Amino acid sequence: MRVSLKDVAQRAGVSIKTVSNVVNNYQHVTPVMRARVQAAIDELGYRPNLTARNLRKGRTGIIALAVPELGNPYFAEIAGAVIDAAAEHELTVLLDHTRGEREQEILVSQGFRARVIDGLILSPLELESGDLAGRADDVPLVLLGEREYDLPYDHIAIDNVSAARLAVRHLLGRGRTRIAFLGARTDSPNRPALLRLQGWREELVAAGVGAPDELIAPTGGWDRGHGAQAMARLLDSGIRPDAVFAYNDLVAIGAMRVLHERGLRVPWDVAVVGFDDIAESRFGAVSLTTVAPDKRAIARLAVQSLVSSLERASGRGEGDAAGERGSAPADGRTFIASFELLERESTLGRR
Amino acid sequence: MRVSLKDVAQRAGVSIKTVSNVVNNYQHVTPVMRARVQAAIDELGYRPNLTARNLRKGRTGIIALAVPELGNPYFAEIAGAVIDAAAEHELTVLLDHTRGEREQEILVSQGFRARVIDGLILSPLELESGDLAGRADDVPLVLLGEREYDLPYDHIAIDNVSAARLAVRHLLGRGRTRIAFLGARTDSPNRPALLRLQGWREELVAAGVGAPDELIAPTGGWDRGHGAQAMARLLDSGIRPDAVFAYNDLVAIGAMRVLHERGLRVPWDVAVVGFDDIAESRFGAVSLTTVAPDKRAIARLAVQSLVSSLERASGRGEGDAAGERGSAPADGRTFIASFELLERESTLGRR
DNA sequence: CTGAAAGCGCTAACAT
DNA sequence: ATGTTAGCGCTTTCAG
Repeated sequence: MRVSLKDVAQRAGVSIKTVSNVVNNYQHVTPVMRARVQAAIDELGYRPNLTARNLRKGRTGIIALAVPELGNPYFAEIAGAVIDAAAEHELTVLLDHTRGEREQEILVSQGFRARVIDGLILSPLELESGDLAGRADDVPLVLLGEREYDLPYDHIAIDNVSAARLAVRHLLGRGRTRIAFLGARTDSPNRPALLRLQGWREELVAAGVGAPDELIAPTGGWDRGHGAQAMARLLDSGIRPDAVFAYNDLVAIGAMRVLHERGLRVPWDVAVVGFDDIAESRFGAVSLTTVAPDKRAIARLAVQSLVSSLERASGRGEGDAAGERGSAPADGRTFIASFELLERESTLGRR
Repeated sequence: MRVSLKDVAQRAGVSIKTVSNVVNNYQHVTPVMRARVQAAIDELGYRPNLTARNLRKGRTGIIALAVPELGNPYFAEIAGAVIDAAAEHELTVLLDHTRGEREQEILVSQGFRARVIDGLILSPLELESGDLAGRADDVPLVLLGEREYDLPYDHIAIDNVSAARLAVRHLLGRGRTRIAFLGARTDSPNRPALLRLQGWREELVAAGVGAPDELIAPTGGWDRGHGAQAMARLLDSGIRPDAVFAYNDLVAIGAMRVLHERGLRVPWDVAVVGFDDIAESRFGAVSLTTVAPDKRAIARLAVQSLVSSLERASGRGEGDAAGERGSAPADGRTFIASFELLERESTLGRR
């Protein structure tokens, strides 16, 4: 924060511009000049002040990612992937978490937490459609998860219904017919929960085995504890499923723990399928079959969406000066990432 | 990025300074004036440009945290705690990960990845003492983990030797005598690995049961896979421990998986203790006894250390202007966070 | 209590 | 190919 361009210029006996040229690797600088300036830079230990550069360029090179909870491995893994994807565009990532609280999500979406950013990736859990309408912030926003907001924001999603149907079909194929769904939450605007439940229902109905409400176990959240609780409640009420499809891996893991405690063997007595493919799922006493969304693709798409919004913004700027550009695509695009079913021990055939 | 102080000032028919005063909640502003300015702010949807403010103040309100890998729940949990601790000081956190690669760690420590930051918290894995010596960056740096660098940087640690001894003592107390150590890595400068091994050895020797080298299982890393591999190798070579103390929970979990595969029952045949207390450890088929470092304290101490460095820096600045301040404490302090042993199923007494 | 003006460090026209 | 100059939007003396 001490030595500036001016100091270097003075030291090297050249103008500020020349130093700037060297720093920015401009083409037209005499090798001699470059060497002289470089020497001054090294001697003085000059480091460009990024804040000043940002102010001038109107860009910071920082994007923010807000997830519900970093303690949730799925989001931690997504965060890691976003950091990598951002690095490829020379962007760094400011991380925030919302605890899945709607108020925090609104705050973040309005930019109250981090305001020095070029763009924002938000993974909402409780955010309602209206919450984004009043958004006054002009930084590009990308939503992670199902499109639920009829607003001009890009969002990255997977086809939750199909994914859930695939999971259930897999269980049906293993001869299971009483397949419980763990992790329903009707009181929440969380779309994935609704869609996975819908997929579960559709597939069961299509197979003609019926989807009784008693097999739907609501949870107060989607952590291991919630899964355990829901599984226990289900069993306590006398329901005896021969398979469980859980909202996510954490819920599935909690459920497996309870099944184990109750002496029900996975997969023999009860088969289990999760969702997310977190690393943890591969290493339990019984490895977990799961629907694996392509997390790296999700991250890549999210960052790319932001980058393209940024380019469009500056493109528009230039366009204004240089004549109509015209065809900048409107926001509100949907990108769908792929998924696959990873079959593991928790759904092996019966002995 | 559009409407600025000037616009608001113009709109409200006041000077720029007055608007600034309102924005910054200055004391001496007439309520009438304040209301008028506030109205203009609202109408225009003014939002202060943080970059400009930062340039002026020489602070960005951003600190960076670099951990080896967010996919590792320990670091993900630490990251979450750091974000919370930082928020209490109105700081946001830029996150980076190094993959535990020394080169990346050096890069980060030099500020090559994120340069718009007020401070940096680095959790090094492979960094060597010398790597920090050439650090030209002037942003405050705090190291997470054992002090291994005789350099003027604060660092936050726990007493790894004592913690390891506590774990081993617990196993000895459960009547175990052939206690393997999983996760030794002599080729790495990673201090915790060395210190935990040392603690293991000290406690065993003190108890008079001996610490034969054959019970020390090196690993190529500290993930679940490494733990599984090491456990398998140990068993394959005919060693039959009655307990395992693992470098961390992930290694322990990998080991438990292999024990399970081999038909060895935890804790009956082999007791297991991990380190870190990641959430995952509580929900396996067999919950894991573990040494739990106070992660929130670690995060809090790290952020506080940074904050105090920042205050000292600006204090010095003021001191220069207002006369000698003198007694700013030197850097290079050590903060020790506490830990506790959480006894769970993996070390229950034998039947 | 409010206004005017300087300048944080840098980049981008525009000149030369 | 290099130098000059004008701000980016804000805070901060210093006057009034």
